[in-house]
Amino acid sequence: MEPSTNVLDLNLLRRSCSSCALNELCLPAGIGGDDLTRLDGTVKDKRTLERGGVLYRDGDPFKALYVVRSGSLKTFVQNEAGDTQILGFHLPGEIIGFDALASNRHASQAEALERSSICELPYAQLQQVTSEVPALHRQLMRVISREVVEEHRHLVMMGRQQAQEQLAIFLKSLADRYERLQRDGAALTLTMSRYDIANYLGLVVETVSRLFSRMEEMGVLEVNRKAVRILRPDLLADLCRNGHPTGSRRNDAG
Amino acid sequence: MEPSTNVLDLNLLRRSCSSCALNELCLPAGIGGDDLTRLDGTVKDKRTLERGGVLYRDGDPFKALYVVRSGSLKTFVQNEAGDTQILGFHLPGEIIGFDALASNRHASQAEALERSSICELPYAQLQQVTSEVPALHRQLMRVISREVVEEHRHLVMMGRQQAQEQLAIFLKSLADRYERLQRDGAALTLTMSRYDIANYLGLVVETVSRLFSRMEEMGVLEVNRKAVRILRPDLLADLCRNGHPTGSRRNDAG
DNA sequence: CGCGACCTTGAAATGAATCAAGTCCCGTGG
DNA sequence: CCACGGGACTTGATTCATTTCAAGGTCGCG
Repeated sequence: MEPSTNVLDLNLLRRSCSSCALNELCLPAGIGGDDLTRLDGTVKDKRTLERGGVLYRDGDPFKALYVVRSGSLKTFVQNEAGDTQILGFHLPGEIIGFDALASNRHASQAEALERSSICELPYAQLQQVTSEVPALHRQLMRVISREVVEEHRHLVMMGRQQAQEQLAIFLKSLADRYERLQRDGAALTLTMSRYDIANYLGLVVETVSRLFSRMEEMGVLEVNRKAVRILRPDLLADLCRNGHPTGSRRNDAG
Repeated sequence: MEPSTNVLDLNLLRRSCSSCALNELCLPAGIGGDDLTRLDGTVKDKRTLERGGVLYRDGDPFKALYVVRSGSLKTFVQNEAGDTQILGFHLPGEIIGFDALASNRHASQAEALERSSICELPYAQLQQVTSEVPALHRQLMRVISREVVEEHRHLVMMGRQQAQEQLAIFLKSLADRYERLQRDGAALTLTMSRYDIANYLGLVVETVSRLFSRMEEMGVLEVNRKAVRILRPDLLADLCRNGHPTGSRRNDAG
């Protein structure tokens, strides 16, 4: 995140949905001006979280859906024993909190990875508006569906046998998301820790660390702590398919 | 699946949503009699698929959501190279096809694991009804949300370091789902192949096969081809937490 | 009755986890 | 402003679970 972004945020915070830079990515996509104004009225408040700040916890009553406006968050579940599984990393324009719709309680925790600002969409009001604006209803469904598709990508990534493939796919998909945000997809800022990345992929830290080193040696990346530059997108794309050049056995379900 | 079930299916097929044995699990849960009749009118047809039959393919235009009425299906994605990742196995009462809402095209393939019957909910009509019946709208959202939560379970399972833990969790969750269907949760019928299970968990067949053998040796299971009996649910629950008795290092994200 | 898909089992190879140091960086407090 | 401390990260050596390779067995079906 460039320092300039933080400065701009102050202005962004004062804007409404209709003028939000994210409105193509966020809920309102494809909704007309009049309806947009009504949606804007339901956005309760636009709060900020510091790094490590918790947006909601597992078990919290469901009050709202949340749109990441700037910064980034992680969502994760934890079992009784404290074992954690990270479910996702969330960039601006992404909506989180859907898991609470099922039971009216959140089934995961959301935590800021850096100073982030969030739009809160109180569900009661959202429901009111969606019932009045059918287009918004359809749009909301579409957004949840996107969430489902996104999780499929996570599953595909985790299903890979080679750790290097997994990390390559992770970086590639992060780059893709950057570009959708009009950011430079080659210059990634990994706001999450190496532990987070490892957990997200089902690996241990040491493996992730070694893979970054290896990919740097191969000339694919330039790694500088949290700053990762993709030097050879073509090679990275290759790694997404093959852990190493030689064709490898796949586990194609019968 | 006991043979008796197949006989009963013929009767089930003639029934409507309001009298369906699954209506507690399926979409209509919590909807009143009058509204139920209207929903029933939108169920276009109740088709059957043979083993291996395809309900929808990746890229197919989105026409409907589908409720599994009897039997079982798998959903999966395939990349250009033919690598497969199984996303889920679906039992009666479960609704599939949500991934198509985002782009109006299916983003996965659904295939029957045995002779199965399916309720088709054409989306155009469903939209009509949900706009008239707010309760159904809320219910539909709740069902999609359940799908999201379900996928989180899949991710948690895949994130485990020990293959034995993964398989144990898989069997445990299958047993739980059986019980929700009023079936004997100790007597599982694995309609999917060992290849499918392996792929679902991100393992290779041989590993899964060995794990079944090992769990049988341990006295946890009785394995007889597709029929698996859980002899010691307590031990199975232990295995869900620990690959082996000794406490093991976890990867708890920082 | 034999073929083929599915499954199991064994032996060997290997990639990731584990164990163990050591370094770097950043925030804190002197 | 610098020293200190602790968490995050990296790297090396070793262990070990799972994959890979190979072969044989079983079952259902033509």
